Amino acid sequence: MNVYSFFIPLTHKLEIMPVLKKSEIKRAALVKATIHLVNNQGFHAAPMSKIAKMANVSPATIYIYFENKQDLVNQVYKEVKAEYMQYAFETFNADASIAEGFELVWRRMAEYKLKDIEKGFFLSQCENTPMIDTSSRQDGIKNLKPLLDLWDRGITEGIIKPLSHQLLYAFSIYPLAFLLNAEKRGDLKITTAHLNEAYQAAWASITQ
Amino acid sequence: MNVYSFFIPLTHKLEIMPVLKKSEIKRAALVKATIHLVNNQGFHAAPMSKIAKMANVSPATIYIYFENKQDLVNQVYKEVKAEYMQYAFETFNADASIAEGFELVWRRMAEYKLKDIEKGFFLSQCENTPMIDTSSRQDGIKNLKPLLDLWDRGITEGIIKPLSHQLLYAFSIYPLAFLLNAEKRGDLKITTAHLNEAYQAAWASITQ
DNA sequence: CTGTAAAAAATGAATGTTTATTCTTTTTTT
DNA sequence: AAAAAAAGAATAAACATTCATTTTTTACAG
Repeated sequence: MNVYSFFIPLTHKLEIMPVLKKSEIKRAALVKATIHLVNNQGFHAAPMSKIAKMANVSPATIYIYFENKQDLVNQVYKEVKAEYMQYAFETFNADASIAEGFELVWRRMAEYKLKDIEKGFFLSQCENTPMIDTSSRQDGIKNLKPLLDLWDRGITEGIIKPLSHQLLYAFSIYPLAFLLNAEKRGDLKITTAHLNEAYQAAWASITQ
Repeated sequence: MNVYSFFIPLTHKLEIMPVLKKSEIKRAALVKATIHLVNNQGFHAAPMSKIAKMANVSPATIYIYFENKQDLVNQVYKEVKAEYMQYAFETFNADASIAEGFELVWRRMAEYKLKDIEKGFFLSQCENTPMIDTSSRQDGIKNLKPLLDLWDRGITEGIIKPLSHQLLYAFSIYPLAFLLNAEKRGDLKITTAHLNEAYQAAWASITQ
């Protein structure tokens, strides 16, 4: 329920709402504030009032852009995940060799997470929390398809070990999250050398 | 501040308190309830009142055993982590070969997480949350020493890749957490075959 | 072993905050 | 001037924690 309810008859709401123009600047500020607060205090300490204050907005304004807190967090998750996937596969070429294709995607993923640690860390925060709906999570996974296809092709060609996608992901992609978290905590400064070593390890773990 | 404060002069408190007997049954019930609730709803939806109800205890009773919520969560984390490490290294033998030693520890870790998914999942929930103090986290890591020593020996012997502990951990141990989470979500049923494949991948990723 | 009084543990209800969300009004945009 | 966006203040529920009592356990004198 939001402010439009009082002006627009219920039957027209659905068709009219998408036409409404809203200031996307405030929305972006809210998204950014949400990411930052969740990262530094966790979901349990990112109240709407703080998010509003950090975005220089009244708490009430949040409800113009988002239905409620659950919706806010899930929308932010979906947007960041989509951006991440978009970046990872932007330079992807399905005709490249398995080795080339995998290295390209792997490095783009690493690059994204390193260039925007806030967003990368936010995504790993979301990975295990029940705050994110199952549907949002599935929504985020579906963009992974080109990589899964690549793996399947690699398995057929005898280059990649015949493992489930889950296992391949767990050993070649998931470790990046650990390194990122270590960096965020200050336990590690990821260098180019580290990244090359990590790539070697990832490739070694999934190839015959 | 707790109930003893009114009966015991401040100067005697520290020496006298450890002698006090308390019913460890209630405390254990609280620990179990905390793990269960945090696992299924996240930290943000595990209020003291619910924890108390699930442990069949009054909310006030929690404060006899724990200082506050932060303390409760951190104590639970430290206990579970200690139990996990104890289990992982129980059969460890520093004289075994690198390969044998690593496989033993790796399988014990996997075994622990699989035999008690609730606790295993709780630990991964804690891995990224700011609810856990830095000191609690360091406390949990220090038990990992035998594995780190094994790696160092393996590096000297030219068996293990000369990588930082962080990288070795990220690729050989951390993936287990992903598989566990997938199992908890119902996306995967971990079989003995999976486990063997996972072990091979772990070993491949860190060896020359 | 038993009765008893002090200590400790446990409780339900109370407290004061914090929270998400909504209401009413004002400001900005169209 | 109408519609939309934004705001601050209001609301009601949820929360962590404490308070005032009651119940249980402990220690030990007889």
